[in-house]
Amino acid sequence: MNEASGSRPGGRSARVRASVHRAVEDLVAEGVRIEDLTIPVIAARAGVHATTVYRRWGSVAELLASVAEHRFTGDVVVPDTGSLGADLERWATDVARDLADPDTLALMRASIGAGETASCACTADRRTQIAAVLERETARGGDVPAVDAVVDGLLAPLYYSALFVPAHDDGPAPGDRVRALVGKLLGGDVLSAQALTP
Amino acid sequence: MNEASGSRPGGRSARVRASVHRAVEDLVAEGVRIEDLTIPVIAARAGVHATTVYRRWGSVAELLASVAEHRFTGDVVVPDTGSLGADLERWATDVARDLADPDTLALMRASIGAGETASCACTADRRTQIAAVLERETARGGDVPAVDAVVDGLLAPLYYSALFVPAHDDGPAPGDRVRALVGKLLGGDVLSAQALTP
DNA sequence: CGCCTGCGGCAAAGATCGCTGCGTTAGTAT
DNA sequence: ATACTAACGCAGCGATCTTTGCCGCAGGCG
Repeated sequence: MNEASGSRPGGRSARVRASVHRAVEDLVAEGVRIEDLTIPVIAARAGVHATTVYRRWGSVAELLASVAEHRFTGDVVVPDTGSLGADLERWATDVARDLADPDTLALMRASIGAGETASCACTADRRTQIAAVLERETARGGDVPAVDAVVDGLLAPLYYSALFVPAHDDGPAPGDRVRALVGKLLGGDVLSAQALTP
Repeated sequence: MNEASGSRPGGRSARVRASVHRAVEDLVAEGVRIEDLTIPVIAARAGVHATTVYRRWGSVAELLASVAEHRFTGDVVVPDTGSLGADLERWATDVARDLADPDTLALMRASIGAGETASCACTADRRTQIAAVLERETARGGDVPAVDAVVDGLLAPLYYSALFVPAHDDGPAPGDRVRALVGKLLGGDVLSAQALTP
């Protein structure tokens, strides 16, 4: 969002931030456990002095929140296929593909383990993406379910599967699963979906 | 599951294990942050020497996984109210109440952060509980949705909310939310729900 | 009843972490 | 171009964690 935030967004600060973020992603991707993911380790990998990391982020939890926020925002382009169903299907497919990446999943696990702030950073942008899709359909003149209904019907199952279902493939192929979820979400009359979360 | 595992399950070992587990639950319940939840602290609270904890569990992550495993299995009695809707509603309410507990949530966060194995341990028992509820309804002669459909429609939204929605109260009251989810799950014709996850 | 072994208690050493004061570098403004 | 200052590097300190070797107790077994 505001990569250039701070009172001095000049080259070096941005470089350091990028370097540290990259280091965190790499270390998590390499399977370093949360308790071993310490600031000196991160700083060493980033080629930055540990003091800098302590001063800028303070703790591993905040750093993970920062990384998660940047990792999980703005990387999905909201599609515009012309129909709500197709838009949702495409968007959910992108989300599912993202969650299928082991590195992404590892980062999310770490963020969830780091606390509520970092955890919420993983999904904050998803809601705005959903809202954008729904708003587009509204502009077309169609009825849309509530954002929370889409979260319950699409996002929650995808995240749940990613986190709690063992890696071995279960049931439907990824594409079929998304299709089925969207169909179920939109199949029920839209009114009840709207009334679900007042 | 096997509380008395190990080559010498005699009184003292079991006592120590129970004491340490209890200490972890208490500390987490008191709001001690994960990063402050260190082995010496746990050992002191449990009235056990830190060396013992290091030797038996090795790390905080493994200890938390162990606690979570015992915490998330077998503590929910599957209800039998006479109708599928009421059974599911009651069961889901129990689950939601459990997830609303800060200690339980903290334990789950830690387990998720610990990796896939510990993570799956949090929900493994839920599936069997759902299966039991559905089987009971089948014995009554009613049509039931697939277990995966119930997971998607009930369990996933509840877990998602617990993990990714900030603590501040959102939308509906806990009871209403569960009721709405169950209604939506059973409201759509059961056939489509069954076809969702073949 | 007495031996035996696994397991916990204990203390000390070693390692690591997180923090603080100060000098230096590199953006930024005039 | 020069001065200013925010941000980084550096070194060292104190505290805490983690490990290790040894001893003693208690629970199982003949």
